[in-house]
Amino acid sequence: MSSSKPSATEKGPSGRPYHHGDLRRAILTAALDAIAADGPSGLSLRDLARRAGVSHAAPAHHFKDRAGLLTAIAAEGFGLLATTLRAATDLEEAGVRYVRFAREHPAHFQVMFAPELLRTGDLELTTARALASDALREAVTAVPPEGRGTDPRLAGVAAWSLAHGFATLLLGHNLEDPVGGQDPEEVFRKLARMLFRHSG
Amino acid sequence: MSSSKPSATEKGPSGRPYHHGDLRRAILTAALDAIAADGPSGLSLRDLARRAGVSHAAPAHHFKDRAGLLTAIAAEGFGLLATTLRAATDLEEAGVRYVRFAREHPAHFQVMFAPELLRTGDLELTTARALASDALREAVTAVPPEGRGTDPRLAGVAAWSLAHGFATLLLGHNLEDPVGGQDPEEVFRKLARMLFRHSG
DNA sequence: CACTCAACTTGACACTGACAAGATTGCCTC
DNA sequence: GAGGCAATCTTGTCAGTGTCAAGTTGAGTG
Repeated sequence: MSSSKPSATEKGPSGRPYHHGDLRRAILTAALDAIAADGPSGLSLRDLARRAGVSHAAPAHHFKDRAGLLTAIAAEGFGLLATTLRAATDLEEAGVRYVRFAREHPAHFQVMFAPELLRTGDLELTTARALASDALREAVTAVPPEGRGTDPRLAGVAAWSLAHGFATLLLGHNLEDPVGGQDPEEVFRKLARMLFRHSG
Repeated sequence: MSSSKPSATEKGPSGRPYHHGDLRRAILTAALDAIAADGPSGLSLRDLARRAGVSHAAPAHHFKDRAGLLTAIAAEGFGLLATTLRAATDLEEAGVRYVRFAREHPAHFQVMFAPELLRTGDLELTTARALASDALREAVTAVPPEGRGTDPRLAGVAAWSLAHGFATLLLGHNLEDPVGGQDPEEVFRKLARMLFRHSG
């Protein structure tokens, strides 16, 4: 496992190569695993270091802080969300993709909306968030406002609130009974159609 | 200085080094303050003890754990939410009250929906949650389904998702621009009317 | 080869949650 | 009123954590 890059990283006595090779990514994925399991609060940098097989202070070099690590995760999440949303054709599809993103990347999603854990002023984070925000706004304008004179900003807030609330409640296991055995995406589609009735 | 509140080191009869009087409530309110300021993750039992003027292990007697404290907060929150929702006349009003609750009790709200921080099997918590859930269900049935044959369970999920998402985004300061200077409750009323159009 | 610099380690400090055992006090009973 | 009991709170301690400072390694560059 550690011999994937034999020539560069192999070390003799201690068995631990000094240069991990891709420690940043290793710690990120380990963190995503841990967060998906126990939430962002239970995260331990030292535990991540142990999982990656490095010393306890190694993560600090790539992400300065605990907040730095979480900020990097949030930024990555907003980036992923932006590309996902940009591929949506209409607003309903954007909402479905929003919910799907939350289910497929629960760790990212949780961290993205936990402001007190993040370095909110971080440049990488704010730009990624702006990208996602733009993608959402674009999806809102793509919905045909035929026959319904709703303020597009209001429509955006409505769509975002519905998708965000549904996704959040889903991740928190608060929607067990009502959803039953149905596919969550299909359930959300029905909710979205309740919001934006195509004038029927 | 020791007339009404003698120093903590004082062990005179008028002081209260022991038997704080209402330590449980004091720690709860201190915790709510701290959570509203820094989120549940930054909570420190020792800091709460310091604020209450007791020793570092005092909280453990009332709430066994950190999880125990947060569970008590969540249970209290669900209780408050239940009484608030029960006073709603229709579903829109229930949603407005839901959002208002989140804004007036942000600490409660955050903790209520942070399952990984709670003792999910706790009896007090589950009963309080059931109360709130019943109140919501009742509000859903109170909406006149005239002309709209939507499944009531689906309508409940829709209303809950919209209110929960709006409240969550609001608390996370993600709705600054769109809402502008408008009253959040009024904005939500518009969203709710988008969902449950009263056929004009 | 010497230099440089990023990646990583070692060591230390203050802080935290949790547990155990002791101290104090209100209250209940006689 | 005296004695005892149980709840309440304290003190002491331990392992674990985040973060900083300083040292070590190794790979690339001139």
